[in-house]
Amino acid sequence: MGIVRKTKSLELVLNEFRCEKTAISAIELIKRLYSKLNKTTIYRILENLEDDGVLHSFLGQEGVRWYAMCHNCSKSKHNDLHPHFECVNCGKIDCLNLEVNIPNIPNRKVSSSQILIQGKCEECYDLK
Amino acid sequence: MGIVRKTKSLELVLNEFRCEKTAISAIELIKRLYSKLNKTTIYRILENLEDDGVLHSFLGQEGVRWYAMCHNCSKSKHNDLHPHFECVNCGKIDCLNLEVNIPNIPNRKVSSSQILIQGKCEECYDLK
DNA sequence: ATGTTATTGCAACTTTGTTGCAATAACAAA
DNA sequence: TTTGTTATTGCAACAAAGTTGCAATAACAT
Ligand SMILES: [Zn+2]
Ligand SMILES: [Zn+2]
Ligand SMILES: [Zn+2]
Ligand SMILES: [Zn+2]
Repeated sequence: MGIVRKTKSLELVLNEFRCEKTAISAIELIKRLYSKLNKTTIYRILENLEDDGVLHSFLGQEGVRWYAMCHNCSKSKHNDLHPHFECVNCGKIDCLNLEVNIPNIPNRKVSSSQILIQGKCEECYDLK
Repeated sequence: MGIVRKTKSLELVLNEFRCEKTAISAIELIKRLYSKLNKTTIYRILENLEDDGVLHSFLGQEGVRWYAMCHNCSKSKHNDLHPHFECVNCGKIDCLNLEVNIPNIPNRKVSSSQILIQGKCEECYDLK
């Protein structure tokens, strides 16, 4: 349905994304805002922000949903076809600004794709 | 832990995969074998078969786990790094025998990746 | 200041999957 | 074939992530 009113709850959720360059899982948001917001509210705000093209979401390795800021998206079109990178060391997930080429497949019509890459992130790469 | 004993339950689960070229979700298996096997048993057999390199698993779009037969895997090494294709029309998922090149990413070490492609499958491609 | 309705919190529920434990079934050895 | 060991199973209860219905509250247009 999208966001209609500017509420305190909305600001609290948006603030978490403003302070953060990486993606945030719904679960993590619920933990962080535990004392201030009900989890139902959080799920609903996330859904609305995604509808509006402010956030995009995807599944991490464990099957829980993560959210990250969109860059060139709007209510009508989402352009978030980039891959995501999950660090096996620290658990952070971030958006990768790169194109992965999906080859044509005979007799099939590809409409979208999700790519989740695992490995060590920039911060964890150097450590030991 | 892997499979140790050849049981009736094991045969029932394996049979589902023998009759099927595509992947099967755990949920679908539980429905199909409802009258014969407890869901706990099914989850445990799937886990053992995956340990043994007989099946491999991955998450579908909705976040539920799917299983498919392995081809060149064993207890010690899994080679199932191929992408999976989920039909937006009929819901089937199958393994794609093709390589998708993940480019190198500066300052990160890539260890694995999951690719889920959506579109219309071979059967649904022709229909209207 | 008031009225409309979007938003919120709460409790209850759903779905997918896991755990502990006692009963049962495989199967190796006698 | 019988017996003993232990892997496997079913059941019930639990757990985590997310959803739904509904009444109370808060935004905000007038
Ligand atoms: Zn890291
Ligand atoms: Zn992203
Ligand atoms: Zn199809
Ligand atoms: Zn596969």
